[in-house]
Order: sequence, then structure tokens, then C-alpha cells
Amino acid sequence: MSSPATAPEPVSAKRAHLMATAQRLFYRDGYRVVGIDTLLAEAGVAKMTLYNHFASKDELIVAVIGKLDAEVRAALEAAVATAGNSPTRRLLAVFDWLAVWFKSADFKGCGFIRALSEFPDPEHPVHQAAWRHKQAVNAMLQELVANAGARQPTELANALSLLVDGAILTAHSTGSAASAATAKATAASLLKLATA
Amino acid sequence: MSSPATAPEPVSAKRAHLMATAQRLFYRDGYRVVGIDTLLAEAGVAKMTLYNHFASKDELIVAVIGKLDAEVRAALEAAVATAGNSPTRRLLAVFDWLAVWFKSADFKGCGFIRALSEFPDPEHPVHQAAWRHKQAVNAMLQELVANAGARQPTELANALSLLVDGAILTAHSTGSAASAATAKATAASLLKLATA
DNA sequence: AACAAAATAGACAATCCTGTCTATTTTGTT
DNA sequence: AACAAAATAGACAGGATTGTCTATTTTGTT
Repeated sequence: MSSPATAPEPVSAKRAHLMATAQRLFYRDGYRVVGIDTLLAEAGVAKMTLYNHFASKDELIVAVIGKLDAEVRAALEAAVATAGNSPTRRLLAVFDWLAVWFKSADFKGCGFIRALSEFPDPEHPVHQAAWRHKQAVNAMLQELVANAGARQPTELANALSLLVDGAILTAHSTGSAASAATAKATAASLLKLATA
Repeated sequence: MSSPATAPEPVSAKRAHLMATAQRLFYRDGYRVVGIDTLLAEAGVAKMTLYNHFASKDELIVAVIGKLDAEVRAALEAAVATAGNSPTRRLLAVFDWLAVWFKSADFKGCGFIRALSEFPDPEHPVHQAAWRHKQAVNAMLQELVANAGARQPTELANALSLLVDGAILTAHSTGSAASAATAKATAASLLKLATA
């Protein structure tokens, strides 16, 4: 096997650096408010380099969201993995991970939620890319819930997804990490209820 | 008593029409993406009329969010009022109201969540105005929860707030009203747990 | 060392943005 | 009918926006 079916991607160093800078600025200030000139100046990259790698700013945003998606999922899986073998503890590790994230110095809300808000049109590629991430996280929750032996794993995972999104939103608007604890305690109650 | 301490507000018809149009366009397309020229053309109002009533676009946005806040709270209170006298039913009426909202043709997510996302800086007046609404809704939930005799009303209200925000977010990104039912069922379980 | 690919600077177009200003017309009230 | 307040059209300034183009330089590979 020489190359995978998707994205051979020569992995240009410039392209990677550009995406990393874009990710940082978009997350800090917003996708729409950060112009490409600002972005290019910060990255120290020429404009044509951007447009040789991406057809448009929107395409860059979609790529950045894909990268963020991979990173967030990897971080989540790592957090779950270090939680040991107890299915309950593995599930609740998700909420501990949230708490750590909320307390980080550069926490500025959720890049996917921001994308959904800034591109409210469900047909927009950026909106859809952000939505795919939400679906992936929901699938992870469903697996964790099923492993914990909950009766209606899909329903419970959906409920937990609401708690996760609500907690992120609240942490951002209040500047406090307390919502992680609220969500964790609620999740524990719901899991107990679904396994009792 | 001649006039209240805040906002005598001659209630100019032009001002009201401008705000109503702004509310509609901002909700549909976003606060930043809708320019004042677009807005003025849609409202059929001259630019100087806007700047005679508002110092800046940001101030207009804050005013629109204040109006939306009043409307949403009134709608919520009406929904609760029509639910009768059972404290449980009154609380769960909030989630029924969500379901109706999600199913409405022009549902495009939450204007307050969108404001928090588009103005991520917590010091920004728009961010703060949206946050005040979230606090007000949380206070309403806390009162409903307390009336239902829940043991830790503040904690439960916080958990319900997470469910509400999560449900709105999910309804927007999935285009489905199912999250209202999920949130309602979860809320019912939590309430039962807190009163048993 | 030679050659091709990638990246560069920088100008440029065309458009959109918020906000200001002026001179005129409409509106509402007495 | 008269007069003051409100609203109007429209030009304008000063920037910022995305995206294109060209001519040159750097880079990486054989």
C-alpha cells in the first residue's frame, strides 16, 4: 500500500504552519473577523502561498476545522485511555477533560460551536464540517455509554452531548469552569439511573 | 410618577421599525455579516436616522439583544403560565416551548449564543448583553425548580441550563427538534431524582 | 551545477465596511 | 398656516475585505 485513498498531501511545511497560525487566530478572535492579510502577516507567509494551497478562505477554514477535529478527538481518546478500565470512570473522564480545558489560559469557547454560529446556513461547508465533529463526539459518547452497560445508550449519549455542549457554552460566557463539575455530576446521576 | 428611571424612550416608529428589521436580519444571517447598508435598505430607513438613534452599530446590536431578551422571557413566562399549576408541568413546559421554537420555519439557532460566539471577548458590551439574558433564564429555571421542591435548586437549575443550551445548539446543527424531547426527558429524570 | 517547483513581495482590482456631513424634504404639533 | 423636529438622499472619507496577477527569488532534488 503506497498511499491512502484520501489526502496524499505532500505535507508542505508552509501549509502546515499557515494552518497552525490560522487555527490559533480563528480560535482566539473568530473566523470572520480574522482577515487573510492579518493571518498572512502573523504567519509570515505570502498571499499566493495561501491561494496555491487553498482555493478560498472558506476552504482554509474547513481544513482548519478538520485539523481541530482530529486533535480534539485524539485528546479525548487520550483522556479516556488514561482513566483506566472502569467504564464509568472512562465515561466521566470526558468531563474531567472538559474541566482542564476550561481552566486553560487560552480557553475561548468551542471552535466548532463558533463555526456553527458564524456560518448559520446548514448548507455551508464550514457549518457542515463543524457538525461532523459534533457527530463524531456523540458517537464516542455512545460507545462509552454502551460499554458502561446503560439501557438506552443512544438516548443517554444524546443527553450527555447536550450537557457537554451546554457546559462549554456556559464556561465560555461565565469564565468559570464550574459547569464541567455540574455536567459531570449530572452525567453520573443519569448513568446511575440508566444502569440501576 | 412621571417617567421611570431608565429609558423614557419616545418610542419613535422609525426606531422601532429599524430595530425590528435589524433583529430579523441579525438573527437570520449573523450580527457581523449583516452590514448597515443592507439593513437600511431592507428597512427603508436613511443612514442618519440610524446614527441619530444609536451611536454605533454595536450599540444597535446591544439594543436588539435587549429587545430579544424581553421577548424571549415574555414568551417563556407565557408558556409556563399556560401550563397550569402543577410545578412539575410548569417546569417541563419550558422544554415544550423549546420544541415549538425548534420546529418553527425560521429557526436558526439562538441569537444570544450567536452573539457570544461572534463577540468572544467577555468585555465586549454585546457579549455581556447576551450573557445577562442567559443569567435571567437561569434565574427563571431556578425559581421553577424551587417551586417544584427540588433539594438543591441552584445546582439543578444549572444542570437544566446546560440541557437547554445544548438542546438549542443541537437543534440548530442537526435541523431536528429531537433534542427538545431528549432535554425534556432528561430534565424530568433529574427533577424526579431531586424530589424523591 | 543545473533545473524545476515552491514561495516571495507587492501592486492591483473591485467591493464592502462603518461612520460623517450637508442640504433638502417630510412630518407632527400648536 | 407656521414652525420646529425628524427623516431623507446622497456624497464622501478612510479602511478593510478577498482574490488575482506578475516578476523575482528561494528552495529542493537530481
